[in-house]
Amino acid sequence: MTAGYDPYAFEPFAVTADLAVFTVRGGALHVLLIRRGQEPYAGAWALPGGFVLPRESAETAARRELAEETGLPDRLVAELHLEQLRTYSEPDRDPRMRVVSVAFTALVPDLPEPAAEGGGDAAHARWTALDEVSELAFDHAVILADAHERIGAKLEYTCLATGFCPPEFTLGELQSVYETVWDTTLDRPNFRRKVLATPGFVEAVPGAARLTGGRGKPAALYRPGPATTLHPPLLRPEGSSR
Amino acid sequence: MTAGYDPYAFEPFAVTADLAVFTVRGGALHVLLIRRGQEPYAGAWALPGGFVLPRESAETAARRELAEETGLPDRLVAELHLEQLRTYSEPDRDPRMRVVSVAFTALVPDLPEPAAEGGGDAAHARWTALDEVSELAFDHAVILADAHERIGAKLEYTCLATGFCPPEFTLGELQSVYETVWDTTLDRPNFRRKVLATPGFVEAVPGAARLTGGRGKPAALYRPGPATTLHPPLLRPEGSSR
DNA sequence: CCAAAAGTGTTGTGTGTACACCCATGT
DNA sequence: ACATGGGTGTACACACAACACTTTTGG
Repeated sequence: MTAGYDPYAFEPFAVTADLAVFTVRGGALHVLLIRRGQEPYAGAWALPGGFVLPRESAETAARRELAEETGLPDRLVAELHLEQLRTYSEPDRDPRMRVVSVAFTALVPDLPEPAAEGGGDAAHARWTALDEVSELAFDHAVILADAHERIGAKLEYTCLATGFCPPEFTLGELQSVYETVWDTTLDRPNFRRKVLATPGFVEAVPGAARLTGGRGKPAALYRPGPATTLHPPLLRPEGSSR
Repeated sequence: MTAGYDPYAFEPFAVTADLAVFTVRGGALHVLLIRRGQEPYAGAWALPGGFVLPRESAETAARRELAEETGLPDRLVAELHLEQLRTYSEPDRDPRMRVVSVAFTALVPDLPEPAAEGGGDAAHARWTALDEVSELAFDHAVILADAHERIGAKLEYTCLATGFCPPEFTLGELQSVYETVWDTTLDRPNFRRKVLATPGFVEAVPGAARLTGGRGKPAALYRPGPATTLHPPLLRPEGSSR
């Protein structure tokens, strides 16, 4: 570091934490967006996020902003696995001042009450299908694209996919998570074997079963297991898009 | 973002860019460290890096600091592939003030003149074998550990390994890069086939050959190819550590 | 002639894929 | 009965690991 740097010598930097929170609803990947109330970009959609406070880490700030701006349940926000995506630091990202943004991604299950109409900013939060996202404020479209690519890659070699599922889920539900994120189809028998062959990926819930599509054989239920990485990885088919 | 935020209302944040630059020398992985001249941690070793200036992106700052603090050739620094590792934002990382650090990693070939004795800070830069690194300033030991893990993983599915090699290299040299970073041994015939079977990973230099260990058959030379990712990946052996 | 390093060939084991088939449930 | 989704079995192709073998150089 350079000698004699004076923290007040330059225009100060602000640091924000922004989040790309994904869920799977009805076979389509959705992202959580909020409608901006103030300038700049008033009325535009943006990723949830906000300024990191003086005594916070970026991750702590991300959790706080997520709870404040969206109606997500406290417990979910507290236990959520946040993955740091990358930091965006181009000088003119924000027209007001110099803002460096640390971006995070998270996966949540499809919630019965989408982004519940809580108090404050929460009313402006909404799940939006990825292909219905149009203009976003700032460089959030770039962040969102990076996040989408990252989670697609992460599904290949981590157990994150269970994060999209409710606490107990069927293998069919888990498979549809992969198919939705990757926009492809997978062979059911082979998917099943691969998942079950990976120790600690999922654990059977003894004796439990649930009907899924109304018809058909009731499916066995599974819980997320202790494993976090996938050996061997679950590779997505190469050229195939559905 | 919260309403009515005043950029000057809080103690300002500073943003730094720090680098973990690796090379392979004599069968051991080395990292570029600089000796700190000022407090805090005066006299301690640290990763090269420094403050991001008001009109710079973090990556631009990383390149500038690398050129300033080390004797690395300008051309190398300009063309170097910088990979953003992650951002470290815990409130008390730096005892002086609130500093958020964007960390980068880079791989460079073994240089004839290690960290050349240029002017200014460059004299304090040195390559250090990873297992001889003791205490580092700030949380740089954590950053270094994260960076080491990251490059190990990156070698599996990207073509970055050629970044450790001179412009023209033998397959034996490339293999020793993998063996050094992973601290393992690989089967030469199989390594060879895998590398050559991946389109665009390396290109043969027609007719060229070079002696390596003094004895033995001269090895054919290769250049880095246009590919950036490895399909299929080059997986490191599981439990094996040499 | 031997040691050392590059390069080629071969073979068995395992993994992934494709697809046929059976099971249980609602209409 | 039949459609729908869950679950099992199997055969083929291919990839990879292991290791034997040839080639070319220096001492």
